[in-house]
Formats: sequence, C-alpha cells, structure tokens
Amino acid sequence: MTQPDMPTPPWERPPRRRTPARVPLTRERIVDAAYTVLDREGYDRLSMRQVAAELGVAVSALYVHVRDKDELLRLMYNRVFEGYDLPEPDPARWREQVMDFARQGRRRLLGHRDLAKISLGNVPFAPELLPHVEKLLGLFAAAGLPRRVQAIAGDLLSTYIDGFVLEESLWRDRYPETGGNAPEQMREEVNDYFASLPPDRFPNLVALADLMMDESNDYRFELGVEIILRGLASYVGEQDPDEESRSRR
Amino acid sequence: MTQPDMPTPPWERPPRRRTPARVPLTRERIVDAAYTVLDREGYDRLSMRQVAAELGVAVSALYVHVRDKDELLRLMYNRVFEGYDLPEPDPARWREQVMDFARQGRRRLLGHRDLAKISLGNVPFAPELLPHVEKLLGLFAAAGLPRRVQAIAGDLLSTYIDGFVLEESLWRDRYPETGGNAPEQMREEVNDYFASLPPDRFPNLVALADLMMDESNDYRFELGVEIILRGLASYVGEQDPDEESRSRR
DNA sequence: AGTTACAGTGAACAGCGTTCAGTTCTCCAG
DNA sequence: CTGGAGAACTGAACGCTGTTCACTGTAACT
Repeated sequence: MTQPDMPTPPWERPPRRRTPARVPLTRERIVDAAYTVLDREGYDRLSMRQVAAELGVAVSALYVHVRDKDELLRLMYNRVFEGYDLPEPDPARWREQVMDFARQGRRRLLGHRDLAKISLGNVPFAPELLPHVEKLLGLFAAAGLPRRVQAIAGDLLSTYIDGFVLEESLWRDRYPETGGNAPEQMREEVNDYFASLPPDRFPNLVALADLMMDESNDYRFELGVEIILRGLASYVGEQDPDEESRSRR
Repeated sequence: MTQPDMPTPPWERPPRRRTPARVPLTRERIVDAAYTVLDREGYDRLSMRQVAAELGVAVSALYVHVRDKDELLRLMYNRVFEGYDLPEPDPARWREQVMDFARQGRRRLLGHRDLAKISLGNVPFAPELLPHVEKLLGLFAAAGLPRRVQAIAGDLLSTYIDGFVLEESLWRDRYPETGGNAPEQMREEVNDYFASLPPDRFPNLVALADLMMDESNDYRFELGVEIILRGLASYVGEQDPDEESRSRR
C-alpha cells in the first residue's frame, strides 16, 4: 500500500483502477441486453433468465439493480422516447408538426420487435417522459384547441399509434416465415378471403376487400392520423365543449 | 342395481340417462370458467390450471377441447361481440349510431376485468365476428365516406376503444386497494402531482393539470369518439383521398 | 489489516403451458 | 348381457418462468 506521507509515483498504480476486472452491471447494461433479447426472441420469450444469460450473469444479479420484470419493462419503455426532439410549436404548422410526431412515434415503435406491446402496457407519466408530453401538449395549445380537447388529444394520438403498430406486428407474427415476400402473400390471401365471402351477407366487406389489407401500411397509418387531425382541427377556436355541463356539477 | 328381467319403472331411471353423471366438458363450459377466473384473478393469473381447477378437472382435459391457451383467449375474445346488435344503417343518424357502437363496445370491455388486454391482442377477423364488422362498415358506407376512409375507420375506432379501456384498467391496477373512494383519491393525487410541476418547464402540463385525470372517464371517452367522428365527417362526400397516388403505383 | 458493504452466485420454490402413456367411461354391435 | 371400440379424462412429467435467500468473493475505508 502507498505510504501516507509520500506522493504516489505515477508508474506505480497509474489510475487507481484501470479496468474494474468485471464490468459492473448497471441498469443501462441490463436494458441494453433486454433489447437484444427482445429483438432476437420477441416479447413472449423475453425473460429475466434470457437477459441474464445475455450478460453472462446469474439471474439474481439483475434483481440488485431492478425491482422486478415490470420495472425492467418500464425502463425499456422510457427509452422509446429518448432523443425525441419536437420542434418549437409553430401555430401555422401544427398539423404537420403533429403528423411528424406520429410518424416518428411509429418509426420508433417499429425499431424493435414487439415494442408496441410494451408501449401499450404503460402510461407515459414517468418523470423522464414528461418533457415529451409537455412538448406535444404545446403543439395542441399553439393550435388553439379548447383545453379539454388538448387534454385528451395526446392520449387519443398515442393510443392510435400504439394500437396501429401493435396490429402490424400481430399480422407479422401470424405470417412469420415464408421468406421475403411474406407480407405480399399475406395481403393477397387476406384480400382474397374477404373477396370470397358471400356478397349478399357481406356486401360492404366484399366491396372493400381490396382495401382492408392495403399494400401500404404507411398510407393507412397516415390516413388514420389525418382523420384525427381533421377532427382536432374542427375544434380550433371553439369554446370548451360541454363546458356548461362541467360547471353544472 | 336394477333387476335385469324387470321392466324399469318410469320413476327409477326416467330418461335413459338423467344426468350424465359427469357433465361433459365443452368449449362453452371452458370459456365460462375462464371468464370466472379472469374476473376473480385478473389476466396475469388466468392460467390453464386455474381454469381446470374451476371446472374440477385435470389440466390436460382442457387440451381435448382447446388447442392451446391462445385459442382459449380467442374464444373468450369472440364472446365480447356476442349479442351486439347494430341497428340498420340510417344515413341521417350515422354519427349517433357510431357513437352508440363505441359506447356499447366500451361497456362490454368494462364488463370483465382486464378484458381489454385480451381484445387488443386480437384482430376481429374470426368468422363469427365478420357480421359485426360488416355492420359497422355499413354505417360508414351509409354515411357516404370515401372507400379508403371506410376501410380504416373501423380500425381507428376499435383501436381507440380498446386502448382507452386498457388505460382505464391500468390505472385501476395501480390503485387497487384503498377502499371505495380509490378512484377519487387517485385522481386527486395525480392532478396534484401535475399541478406541482415547475411551471417554467411544464407550462402546458400545469395549465391542464385539472383535466389530465378528469372526474369523468365517460366524458373523456366520448370526447375522443367525437373527435374521431368529426374527422370522419369531414370526409363525407369527398373523393377517395390521395386516389391519384394509388393509380400512380 | 481488518472490517464493512455489497455486487454477484447458485440453489430453491411455486407456478406456468404443454405432452403423453394410461385409465375410465359411454355407447353400440353382436 | 357381453365385449370391444373410441372418446373423455387422469396423473405425472418436462422444461420453462419470476422471485427469494443464504452464501461467497471482491473492493474500499478506517
């Protein structure tokens, strides 16, 4: 050990500890590993044991850093929003800005297998996520929406995004193999199925058979967002809807 | 035992077999039991073993009637729509009719604990459910919506309903005990939390604190549906949106 | 140098979905 | 009434799962 009264010569123990021999486990590393397992195995096979194995560590070691699997899933969820940078609200362009938010959200959820399943099980009220909620609300406020509409618009939009992506991944799960042209084949089969229904009992389904499973998820997604946007826009400048019923209570 | 050579008196064994001693297991009875377990234990504790125990039967007996747990969940999901009776489409009242569908959907999902979780994991394309999809589409067709909007409107609406109810139940799960006034207390706590945020960093959240967790889920739900309805209504009579981009492909 | 604090270990527990070789029961043909 | 076919159901087992706990080894501080 070093003498207390002598300065330590620099070559002796250069930094006090160069490499901690064992890389210490951290929440970050655990979440990283969890994402690796998620992408490789999918949500149903995402288990504490798999995550531990990915890190070359005993299962119980995880529980030192993470209360339980639920907390791990919450930590994974929080990361979905990392690096989301919403622009300053521009009242003139709020619709494009919200559409952009939606597109970005979908892209992030599609970035990891089954991530939508995790997202739907959580409410974005973790402290780390509040800045993002705040910014989205800012967009709606700038648009001039009534307060009550502002308060619900974020929910409505996020629910749609999560639900849409979840449905995308459900279809993917049902047609897992079949090589590269799986989505194409799936679309064809489903459309054929709808088209083959008895037209007297299912006139509308038959008539829309070609559109139920559109060739472009992107288009269907954006049309959905557009419908919501038009609904929101119809409230611009209005009084809080049903305001009097509130003061009546 | 009855004597072999004597005619059986009618009161002895009136029909050849009165009660089959063991009530035969059927899909119906299994789904019934599954709902009982779901209501009592919740989705996470809904297991094949619990269902079997509920029926007083070995686990493996279930697998004679049901391929796997996934199929059981699908059967449970199908029952959500049982007895849904949509009215004949009335073009003049399509908005009320759709709102009614939404209200009915939410009420059904709220009818059993965690049912929304099951609903979100399924697409309503089982043969038994197609009549309901057909009828909903009929409403949109009668409204005079463009075909592509018709094709997506059902998805949009169902996703919203499922997502909204799921979120309701997530909040319920987080505040399970605390007696009768749990929702009231929860609302207060959450609102206070939002109101206590630093106003310079979260101006919008603070400003909307009183509305984020409204006193009335009913009101928030219907406002969401109303937004969607207004968005849909804005398309009435329009050409298929982006139609030319489709023919361009 | 000895002590303290703790990250990480390995075994264990209870419960899960699913399978399968057997047993039991029902019903029909002879 | 008997015998047998076939379905319905059982019990045990396999390999998973989340979580806990007494333990070991290492690092840091006095």
